[in-house]
Amino acid sequence: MAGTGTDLNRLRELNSLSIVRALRGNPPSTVTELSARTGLSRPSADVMVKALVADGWATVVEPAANSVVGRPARRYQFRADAGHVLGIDVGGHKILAMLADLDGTVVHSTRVAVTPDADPASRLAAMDTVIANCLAETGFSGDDLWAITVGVTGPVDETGRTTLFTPLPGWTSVNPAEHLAARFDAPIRVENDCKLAAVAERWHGVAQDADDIVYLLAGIRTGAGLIIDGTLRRGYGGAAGEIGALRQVRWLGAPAHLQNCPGLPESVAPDDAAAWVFSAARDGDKAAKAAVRRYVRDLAVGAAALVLTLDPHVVVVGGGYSRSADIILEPLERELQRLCLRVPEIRASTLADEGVALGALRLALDEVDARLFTTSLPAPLAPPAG
Amino acid sequence: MAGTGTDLNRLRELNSLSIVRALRGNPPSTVTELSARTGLSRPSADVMVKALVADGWATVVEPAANSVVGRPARRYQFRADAGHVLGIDVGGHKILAMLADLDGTVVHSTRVAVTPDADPASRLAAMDTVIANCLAETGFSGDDLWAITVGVTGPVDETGRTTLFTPLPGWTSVNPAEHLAARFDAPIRVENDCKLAAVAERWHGVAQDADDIVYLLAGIRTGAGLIIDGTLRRGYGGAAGEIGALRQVRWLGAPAHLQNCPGLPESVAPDDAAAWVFSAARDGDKAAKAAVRRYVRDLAVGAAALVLTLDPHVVVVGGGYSRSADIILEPLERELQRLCLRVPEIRASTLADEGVALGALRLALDEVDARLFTTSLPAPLAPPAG
DNA sequence: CGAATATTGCTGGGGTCTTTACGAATTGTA
DNA sequence: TACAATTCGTAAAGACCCCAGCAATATTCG
Repeated sequence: MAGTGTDLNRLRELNSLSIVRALRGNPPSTVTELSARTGLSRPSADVMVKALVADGWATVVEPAANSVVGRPARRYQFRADAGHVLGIDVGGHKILAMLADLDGTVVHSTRVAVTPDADPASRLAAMDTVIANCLAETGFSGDDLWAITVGVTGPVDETGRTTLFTPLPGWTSVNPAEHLAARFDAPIRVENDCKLAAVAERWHGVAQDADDIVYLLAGIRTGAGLIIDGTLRRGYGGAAGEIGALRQVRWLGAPAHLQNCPGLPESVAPDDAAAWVFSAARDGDKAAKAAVRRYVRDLAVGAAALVLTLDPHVVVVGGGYSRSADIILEPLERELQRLCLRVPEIRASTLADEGVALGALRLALDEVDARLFTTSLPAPLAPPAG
Repeated sequence: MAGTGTDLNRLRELNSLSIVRALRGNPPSTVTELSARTGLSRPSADVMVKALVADGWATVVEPAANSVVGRPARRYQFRADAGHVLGIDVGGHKILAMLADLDGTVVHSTRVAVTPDADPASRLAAMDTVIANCLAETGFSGDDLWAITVGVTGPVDETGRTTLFTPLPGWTSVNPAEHLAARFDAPIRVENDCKLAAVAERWHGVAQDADDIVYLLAGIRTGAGLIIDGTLRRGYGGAAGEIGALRQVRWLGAPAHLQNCPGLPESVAPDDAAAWVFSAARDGDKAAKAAVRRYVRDLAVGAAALVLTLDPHVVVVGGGYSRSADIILEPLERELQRLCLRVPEIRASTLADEGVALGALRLALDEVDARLFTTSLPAPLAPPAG
C-alpha cells in the first residue's frame, strides 16, 4: 500500500514544485528562464507558473527597463511574503525572536534580557512577550505564522521536553511546545540550542560549503551540534553531541580555567571574566596565556572525540568565546593535530549571538518546505495579492 | 539545469521502478497483487510487468497448483539471477569472498587463510585466487558481476586507499580498487571493515530494526562503524568511527588486558588467549575475571564517546570477542550506564566472521540499486531467459 | 456438463507534456 | 515612418500515460 504509485496528478504536482524550486532564491524570472531551469517546455512552464500566480504562490513583476531586443518578457517571482516563520532562542541571558518570510529573509527581530536563574514561569512569560512584540511591531497575527521553532538549552526529546538535564532551573518540567501550541496553530518544534547554531552555520554562516560539520559551542557552557551529510543529527533520543557528559573529556570544568584565572581583578564581573582573560592573553599576560592554553587543551579533547567519531569537513567554533577566536583557533588546531588522524578545517563563527535564532528559523522553514514538497501544494493560505 | 523537469517518460520509469520494488523480496506475484502493492491500476501494472519480462528483469512462474476458484493468475518474479555482486573481506587472518544474486541471496562463498604479516603482493594474489575460485565454482565469469565491494582494515579514502594507517604491513601503498579494475568492468568500491560489519548488522544482523547504530568491533583489534539515519557514515575523509586513535580512550591497549592475563598457560597460542581468558572467567577464575573487567572498562570509554556523540538506538558488539558476549555485555552496559546520558540497547552480533563480507555484499547491491533507481532502467544485461 | 469466479486483454476517455506554428510586442536601422 | 529582427505569448496537434469498464478466457465446483 505504501507504494509509490504515481499517476498524472502527481506528475503535475512534481512539476509545479519544480517550478517553485526554480522561482525560489532567484531574481524575478521569465518563463523562458524557468523552462530552461526546470527542463520543462516553455508552454508547460507557462501554465504552471500561471497556476501558481492564481493560487497566490507567485506574482508578476512588471517588465522594468528592458534593454534587450525583442518583446519584453513578463517576470514572475515567488511570493516570499505568502507566509512567515518564527525562530526563538530561549537562552540563559536573553530571549531572541526572529521573524522571516518564506525566502528566509529576516523581517524583524525582538529581544529581551533575562537572568539565568529566572524561574520557568517567568521565562515562558518573557518568551510570550517577545513573540507578541515581534508580531505587533510587524503587524502580523499568529495566523500568519506557518511554523515555529524554539531553541533551548539541553538535549530535547521527541515531545519537546528537556528531560535529561538543563542548566535552566526547573526547566525540565516545562514543555514550551505545549505552551505555544495553546496560542498558535502552526507546527511547533523545540530543539537544542547547539544543534540550531550548527544549522545556522551551514545556512548563513561559515560552513555553507560543508556537509559534515561539528559545531562547538565555546562559552560559559560547552556543547556541540552535529550536521552529517547535510542534515542535522539529533540522535535516537535527541542527545547527539553531548560528549561533554563524559568526564574524561573535561568539558564541564574547562571554562573554569578562564573564570578562575589568577590575576583576575575583583572589579571584573563573572560574565566578563573570560573576555578579560582573552584580552590579557592577547597583551602577553603569562597567567592569562596559561589559562587560555589549559582551556583550549580541555576543549580539544572533547572536540577530538567528536572529530574522530565523525571525521567532519569543518569544525565551527561558536559561542561567547568565539569572539576571541584569534587566540583560540590556532592552539585548538595544534591540539587537534596532535590528537586526531585527519584534522578538519577549523573556522570561527561570525553569527554572534544570533546563531540559535537563525537556526530555529531554518528548521521552521524546513518544516514548511517538507509540507510544501511532500503533501502536494497546500491550499493557498496567502491572500490573493500583496 | 539540474531541475527535476519531469515528463511522461520519467513517469513511466518511476512506475516501472515501483513495480520492480513490489516484485523484489516478495514471492512470485500476480498482477493484481502488484497493482495493490503499488497503487497502480491493474492494466498499468500489467503493461509494466510485461515490459520488465521483455527486458529480462522478470520472469513468469507457471501457475503451480492453484486451489482457488477462478482463472489462475500468472505469477511474475523478479529475476534475481539477472546479475550478481561480489563482496570480499580482506582480513588479517583470512580472505572471504561471497557471491550473491540481486536479491542478496548468497549463492556461494570461498575463503582462504592468510597470515597477518603477509606482504601486500601475496595478499592481493590470495584475493585474486579467492575470487577466481568463487567464480569458477559457480560457473560465472567476471562479466556477470555488476558490482564488487572489498572490505579492508583501516580508514579508506575516496580512491580506495588506506593512507592514514592500517595494521596490514605495506598495505598503505596498495589500491585494491585499481588492482581489481584491471580485471573487472564492474564498479568497484573499497571500504573499511568495521563500517561494512555495521552495514551487515542492519541488513541481516541484530540491528535490522534500528536506524542509528554503533557497531563495535571487539577483538584483537578494536574499532567502530557508524550507521546514522539508516545509512553508513564514512565521514568527510572516510575516517569516521576512528575514536580509538584518541589516547584518552585506551582502545589500543584494551585487548592487552586479555592477552597478558596472569595465569595464562604457556601452551595457549596468542590468538587463543582471549578465548581462554573468557572461558576461565566464566569458570570463576579471579585473575581472568579481573582482566575481563579491565578490558570492558577500557572498551566502554570509547563506546561511551561514540554513544554520547551520536546517541544511537543500538550498540552492536561484534568481532572475535563477541562470541563471549555472555560475559561482556552485562558489564559493558553497566559501564555505559555510568558514563552516558542515555544508554542505548546493547546487542551481540550473530554474524560470526561473515559480517564484513555480508556488508560488502550489501554495499555492492546498493550500488546496483542506485543505478537501477536513478538512471532509469539500464539496458538488460541479462540474457532474455533463465 | 453448466454455473460461478477470477484473470486476461482490449478499447475508449481524460489528462499531461511536447512540438510546432503563428500572432504580438519591442528594438534597431533604413 | 516603415521594415526587419528578435523574443515573448498562446493556441492547436500529436504522443504518451493512466484509468475505467467490458468481453473473452480458463479454471473450479456442483
